[in-house]
Amino acid sequence: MSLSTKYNPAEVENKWYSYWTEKGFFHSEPNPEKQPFCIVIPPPNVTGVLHMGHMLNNTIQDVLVRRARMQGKEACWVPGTDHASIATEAKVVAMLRERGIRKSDLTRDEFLKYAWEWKEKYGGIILEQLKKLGASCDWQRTRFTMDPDYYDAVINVFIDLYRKGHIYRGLRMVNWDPAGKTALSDDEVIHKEVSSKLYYIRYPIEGSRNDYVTIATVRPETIMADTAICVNPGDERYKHLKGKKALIPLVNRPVPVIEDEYVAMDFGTGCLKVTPAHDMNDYELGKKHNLEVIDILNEDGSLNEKAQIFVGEDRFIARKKIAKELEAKGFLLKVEDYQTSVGFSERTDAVIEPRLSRQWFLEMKKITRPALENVMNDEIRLIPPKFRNTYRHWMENVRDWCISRQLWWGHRIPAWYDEEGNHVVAKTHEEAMAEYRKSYPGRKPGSLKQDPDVMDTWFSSWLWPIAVFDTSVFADPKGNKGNADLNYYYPTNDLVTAPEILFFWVARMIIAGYEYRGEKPFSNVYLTGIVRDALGRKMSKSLGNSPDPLDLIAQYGADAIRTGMLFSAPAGNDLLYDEKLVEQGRNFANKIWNAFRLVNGWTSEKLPQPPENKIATDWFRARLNQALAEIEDHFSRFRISDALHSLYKLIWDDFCSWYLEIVKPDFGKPIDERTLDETIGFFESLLKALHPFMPFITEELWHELKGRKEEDCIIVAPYPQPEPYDEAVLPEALFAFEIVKEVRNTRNAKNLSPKEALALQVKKSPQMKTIAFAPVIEKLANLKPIEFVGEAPGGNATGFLVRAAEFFIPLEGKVDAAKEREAILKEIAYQKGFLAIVDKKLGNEKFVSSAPVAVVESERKKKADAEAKIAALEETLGRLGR
RNA sequence: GGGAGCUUAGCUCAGCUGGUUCAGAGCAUCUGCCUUACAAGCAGAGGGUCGGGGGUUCGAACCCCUCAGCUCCCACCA
Repeated sequence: MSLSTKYNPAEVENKWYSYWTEKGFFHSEPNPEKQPFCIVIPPPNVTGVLHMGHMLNNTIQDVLVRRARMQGKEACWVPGTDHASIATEAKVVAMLRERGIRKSDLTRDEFLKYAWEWKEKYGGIILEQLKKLGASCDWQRTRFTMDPDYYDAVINVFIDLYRKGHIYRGLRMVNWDPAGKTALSDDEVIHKEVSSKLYYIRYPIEGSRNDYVTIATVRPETIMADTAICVNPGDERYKHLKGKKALIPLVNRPVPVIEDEYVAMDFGTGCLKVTPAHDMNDYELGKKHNLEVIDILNEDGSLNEKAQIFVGEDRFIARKKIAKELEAKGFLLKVEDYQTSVGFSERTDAVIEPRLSRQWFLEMKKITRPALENVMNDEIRLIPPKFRNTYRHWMENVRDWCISRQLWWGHRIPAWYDEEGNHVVAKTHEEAMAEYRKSYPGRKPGSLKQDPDVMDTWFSSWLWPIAVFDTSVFADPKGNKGNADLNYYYPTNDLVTAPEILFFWVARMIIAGYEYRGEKPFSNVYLTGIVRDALGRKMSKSLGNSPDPLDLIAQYGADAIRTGMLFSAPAGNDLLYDEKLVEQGRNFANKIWNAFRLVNGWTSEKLPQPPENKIATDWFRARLNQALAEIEDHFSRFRISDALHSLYKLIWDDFCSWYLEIVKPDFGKPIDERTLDETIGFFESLLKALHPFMPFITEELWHELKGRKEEDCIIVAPYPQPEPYDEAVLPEALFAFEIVKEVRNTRNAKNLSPKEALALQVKKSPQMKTIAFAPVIEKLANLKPIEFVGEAPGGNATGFLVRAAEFFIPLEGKVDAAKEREAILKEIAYQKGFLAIVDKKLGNEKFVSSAPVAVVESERKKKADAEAKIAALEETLGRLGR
């Protein structure tokens, strides 16, 4: 059978993926005989589709899981999806709008029915896509954060934390998203620098004819909500205003002039309008000075009747109109361009409105301590460690977490209200009634109504590493010891995710882990970078710079994408994606494929093993083990990209370019049995080491190479362990390869045919009496047997130096003596310069006395070598000469 | 405003405790090859005063100071 010169991934990939699934290789059950290795997937949004970031992230997870599986661990990669409340709800709302249905026309139940329909239809597409990538997830364990038992777990956690006194309901300034019409947590607000205007507005002083104060604001539309003017108590300019009142322009309402250190005298006019309802700081200031709170905005960001003017107008339109009117009436002194930071909703991109509202909060400070300590003491490792500082900073300054969202899609808050707004927290209406009677004895509950809001998405996903195994533990956190799965797999091993959600998710999982298990949820957190395009721009739909991963897989093969992404993806560093990387991955697969074709074509006979093959096998065995140890080391430090590089070079350079070229028999000739066996053994070790990175081609070749039975799969073959090896052979090989390169170089330079066998002479010396790799060198460089000579030949030879050894290639009639002289003179000059530097070092008393002996020794050796080289070169020059 | 990090070959990046892994890798470039595994390839080559300046040291890409540029995170200055 003649095999194509190109590897064709498409059929191979589908074949093996279904086979692996059928055979249940991905499925894991607790096995006390084996060490568990577990990764929980960062659950993608249930409505999501695979993008390049997922590709990177999941490739890394798969590499770790496959490697652990081969190492004989009970490897379990738990997949699943997140209900992603606001993101999914937004999509459902948009879908309904397209069908001409408004959310506001639906009841909660009707809406949720649509939402579930949508979820069933589109949810989990992303998981199917992951299969194309080769992800070896335990699909039987697929979870969803709104699975019924998971849903209950979230509710139970809310109730538990409430009972512990960590959750409270409060009237607070929250980040209000006027587009989503919901509160957001601080973390969901993205601050961006925007250019805006600073308006200088005059407020007349009550009871005076011409006196006024000027304030500077970026939000003139909120002046109707002002309840004070504030100046710094130390500000001489405004001393005379003490105790007076200022009149708000347009509405003419008097507000007091107050004093507070908070006001910076050097900013703007040193005079601040205080708007407690629409500014976080002003709210605090208002509380301190007992100011009235006037909220002039509706939940959608339009002005309400308390504004008195421009009622019903959107806040930004109102801003323009008010500015115009202020100007028309002479209140607007000037307008300046101004750079300021404005908060935007992470999900809807609307400008956040600080808004006073009643929300549920989790008091973070009470439960974060173990989460901080155990990252700082490396019980949980962050990789790369630079994120520890960021993490600490966040933890130390953590603020209460607003966990309620004014949405329908999600876990509904288990709080119940009577008609006066008194609340109890309980799972069901019945329990709520009982609770109510206890909490409010003697009161009639009337009909208790459940809070319409749901919880923040992260309030469910922070339970992920526990809840994917056992959701019952939250119902009874103290008494429930957890099921067998949880006890076996938890704490999980590695978590692979993006730094963007370090606080959203990772930190909170750690908090929940300690709160509910008294133990970390995972030991290592590997933080990937962001996938950017070749120009360094973030990949985004709007830029259209993100390739479709599935197209790429179809075009290049999953193995190619996986390696392509990992070639340039050190932990924590952004990955500049370039299709060239994927091409490189594809070429690598092709290279391996062709190496297989070569070896596959050999026929073996019981022949004596030629010396070069003996040398080659001994060398490659050592080299392989050296590389395996190196790879082991890379993995232990999560240097996955480096591990791949090591393998890439081992396979391409050492195995293909050197080893196979040495043992390759002449065309049509058989190879000795022993060498072939060893070669296949090496090939298999390489395939196994490579399998975590390139699962498909390795599985295919694993079967082809020895005609293995289908069920004998590489996916569960033992991962190759580095063994002790003969270190001495490695420098020998490098020495030999250098000689080969020099000869090839000479051929290139002198235009000599590779087919013509050349003679090579070595100058004999006490250090240079034999060359162990001689048969190898002769074969690779196409040489006649290497000769040892007493002295350099005359002018009809060209030469080169490798380390301190001198080599000559006699070339009757093909040597330009003048050019040779020139080259040698150049080399002598270089060596002399080098010698001078070494001499200077060695002549330095302080160096000799304070540097370690080994370093001084090595300098002495350099000196001796250089001197020997110079002597040899000068001798050659002499012979070449006149 | 606070914090973290980065600057090494044309590009993307390694370079651990200061000293033979010390100036590296991959890609790109150049030269020669359709050599019967592979042109998605083979063989070779060129390319960097390690951002600038100063210091510590016998010795600095690595430690310290300083300047310049870039990136990210956090933060309520109107």
